[in-house]
Amino acid sequence: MEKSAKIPEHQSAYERLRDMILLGKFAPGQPLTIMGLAESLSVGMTPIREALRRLAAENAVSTLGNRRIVVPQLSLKDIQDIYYLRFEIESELARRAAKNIEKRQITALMEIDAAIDEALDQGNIDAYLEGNNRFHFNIYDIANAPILLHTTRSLWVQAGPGLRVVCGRYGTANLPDKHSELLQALSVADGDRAAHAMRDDLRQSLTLISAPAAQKNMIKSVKEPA
Amino acid sequence: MEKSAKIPEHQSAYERLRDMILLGKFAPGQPLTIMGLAESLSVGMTPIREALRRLAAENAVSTLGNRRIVVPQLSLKDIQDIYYLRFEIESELARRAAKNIEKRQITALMEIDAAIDEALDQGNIDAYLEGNNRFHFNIYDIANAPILLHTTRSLWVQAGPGLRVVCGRYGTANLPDKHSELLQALSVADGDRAAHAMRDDLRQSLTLISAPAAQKNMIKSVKEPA
DNA sequence: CGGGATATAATTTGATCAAAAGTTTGACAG
DNA sequence: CTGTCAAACTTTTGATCAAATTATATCCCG
Repeated sequence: MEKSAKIPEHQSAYERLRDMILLGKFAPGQPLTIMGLAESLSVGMTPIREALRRLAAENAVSTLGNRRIVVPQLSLKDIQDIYYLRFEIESELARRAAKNIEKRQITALMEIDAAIDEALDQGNIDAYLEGNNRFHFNIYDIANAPILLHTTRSLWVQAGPGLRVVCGRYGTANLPDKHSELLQALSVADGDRAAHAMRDDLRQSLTLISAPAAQKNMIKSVKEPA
Repeated sequence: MEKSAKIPEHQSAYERLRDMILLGKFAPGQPLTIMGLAESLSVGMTPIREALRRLAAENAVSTLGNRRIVVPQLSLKDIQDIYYLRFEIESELARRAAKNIEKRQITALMEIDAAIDEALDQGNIDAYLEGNNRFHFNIYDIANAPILLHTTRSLWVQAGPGLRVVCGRYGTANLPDKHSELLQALSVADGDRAAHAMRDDLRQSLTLISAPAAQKNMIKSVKEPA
């Protein structure tokens, strides 16, 4: 039963770095040094290198012409493009999920949604983000569309830091939960309605991120790690 | 003028492997060994590793649970999903390009298109594929949308081998050039029309790829390299 | 047919080399 | 005499390689 020994270090390094980016642990524009990361994650530099290449291929970090690697600093236009793609792809995923979903899976989603509501009440941003992530990707897994899923993952990593900044800016009070409409659509297997609800949910995020205050903040806030 | 010393080996390895995949040098399902590739490309295994991680992040190769890396073997459904995304994204890129494009760039595109026609006449598949690639990405560059461009690149690498197989199957005679309508739309800056023309061009590809004969071929043709 | 030995290949580490950023020093102009 | 700019040097960091380790798959024997 020891499958813990089976996951390669470069993969766990990838996952840890990805999560750190998603959780806004790095400031946009901040340089990431291979040796520094190797030290702070307590692994050799080879796994870090590979994790960074993978992240670079997903646009989660960008490699400057000289050999520096930084967390990208997205323009408002970039963010709008990310959300344009997310509208298209994730609504389609919701549509397909509606056709595949089973009762058991709906109750699981409702449990996740309850946890999200609790996180919102408590103002727990980490728990909210993590729950939101699980909620969405649970649905996307059900859609059973590997290509769309893969592209969506990449877009989430790119969009992640921005969402984080918004939460830090406004707190969780202004993050209305648009999931109930989505859950209802899924439970009656109404694909079009699910797709529409998904769009609404995402539009909400984009609206918050695009707000001038957030935009100003996104450029140069977020504290640096040690 | 020795800029050859400036490009890192892992990047040139990435480009070479990517091109080899795009040109169908590997059979779908064929295992790729790091040591073997290092030997055949005459570089150490570290650059190969990093190139493969990058390709894996783009779905250009897939890492099996055990530590094997293979060229993915796409199902028809996967191919349809790739083209679904390409329809959406590349038509949007064409729409945006129509708004930015300048006369000079249109004449450049016409030159590329002429080269494509010549390649078609000669039945030169390599030249056709290369010209087609240049034609499309010239347009996409003009659209000036880094996020969309990046996602599109990833989709091309995933779809590349399939297109190759089609060409081998039918030859170039049945690859009608849908580019003239697109060029006209671009030259009059008609975004909607350009988007529509782009969709038609892509639909053409999908139709050929989806044809039963091609599908049968895609699964297990293409000769193995040494 | 199943289990263990063997071989093959991936993973990881540490070392070495090269390149880029940062820093200091020196010279020249105001 | 002082301030600023530039060139050279130091330090930091990235890139590559070779060797040791570990996991996986194959093969052979019971």
